[in-house]
Amino acid sequence: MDDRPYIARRPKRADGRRNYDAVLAAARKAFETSGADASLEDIASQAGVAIGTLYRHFPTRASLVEAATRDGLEKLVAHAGRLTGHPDPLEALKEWMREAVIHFSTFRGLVGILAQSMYDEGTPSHAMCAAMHRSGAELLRAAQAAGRVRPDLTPEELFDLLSGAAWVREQAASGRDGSPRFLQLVLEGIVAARD
Amino acid sequence: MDDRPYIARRPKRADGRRNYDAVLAAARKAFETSGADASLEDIASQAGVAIGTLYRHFPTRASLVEAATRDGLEKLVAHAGRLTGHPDPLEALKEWMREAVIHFSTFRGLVGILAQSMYDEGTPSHAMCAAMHRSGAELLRAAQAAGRVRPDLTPEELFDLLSGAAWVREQAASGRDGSPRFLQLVLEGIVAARD
DNA sequence: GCAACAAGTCGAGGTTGCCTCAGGTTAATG
DNA sequence: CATTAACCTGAGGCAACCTCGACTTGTTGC
Repeated sequence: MDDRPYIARRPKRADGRRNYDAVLAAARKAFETSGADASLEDIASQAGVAIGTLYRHFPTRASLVEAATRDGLEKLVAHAGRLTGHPDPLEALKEWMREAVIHFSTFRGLVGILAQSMYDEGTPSHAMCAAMHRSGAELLRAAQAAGRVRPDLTPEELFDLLSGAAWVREQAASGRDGSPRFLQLVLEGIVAARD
Repeated sequence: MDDRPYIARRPKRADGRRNYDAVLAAARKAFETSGADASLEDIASQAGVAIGTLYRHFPTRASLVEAATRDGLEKLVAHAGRLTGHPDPLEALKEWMREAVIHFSTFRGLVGILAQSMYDEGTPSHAMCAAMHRSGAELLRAAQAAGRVRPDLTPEELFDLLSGAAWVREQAASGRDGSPRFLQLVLEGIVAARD
């Protein structure tokens, strides 16, 4: 047992916390500019810390990515919470989806990791992904209950569409970002046919 | 000038051709199982060839990927040629899109490379991508001319949707493959509204 | 046949990034 | 202020990338 994924935790000791924070900040910056496969040694040295220290706090790349994206995804889940019970459930779903695409493509390579984590429990990001899944499914269900979205669309399919859009956004790094239009096309495609 | 991308060519000498073919075969197998970032040294040794020989024929990873996928994409373009003038242009477009998704996701990492090559001329795969772009655009135009596909859809957007589907298929490696349903949703989303 | 040469082959080695671990340091605690 | 668990460090083994100079061989023209 206990093959649970390692989830990074902010240390209790002052020096540990300092370094943990420094590494996390450096990692965010590096991921932003170099993608999820940024050099960990660069991150460590940017943080002014030896490589062993980075590995102490974040024993795997996945755990570092998870820690670096935790806040953003928590925000996304919270946003979904605020949107439940919205008077226009389709508009709520749309708004959340737009938000989700942005968070999923925070840096190059993230969508792939999240898509993986969605259905793989042995992954640091799995818990957060599962929470997002619940949030999204709830908003979808509401929009469907109101007859605004085709009833045969499953949450899994919704996340595939979302991931596709995020992936397109990722690729956009330099040049045209097709994701807004992608999402628009998808959204117009999944609304329930007017009777 | 002459910063044109290097395109691998089958050598004239017998020994060169033998090794070129062996490397290519090993590369196809390796990409299939390990994705586009398979180890080049493994490929070389699988092919029974020194690493330097691999680099002689394929000086960059991109050139090897291009050579390994050239046939498949040529077939795709040819298929489009056969489909032009099809009596049902929407059905033709659909069939080609299904085919395209499969070719784009021949191995993990390929879609990303192709999406990159689509608009970056300094890339070995650019020529082939441009050809595909023309093929797809032609089929799209025909379907639109027949009033079967929403007229505001551009070829670039079509390729974004296609790439998204292929990416979803790539991720499917082990487990559910959401791409057929993805494509179905997209297709139902882009057909022109019946009047 | 065979000389000459362009084309091809080889693999050691420099470089970078990953990750581990043994040994030294230090913040918290009572 | 002694104790100790938590923390820090960086050398080093490993794998993959890619280059380059020395060597070998297929091809061509005579």
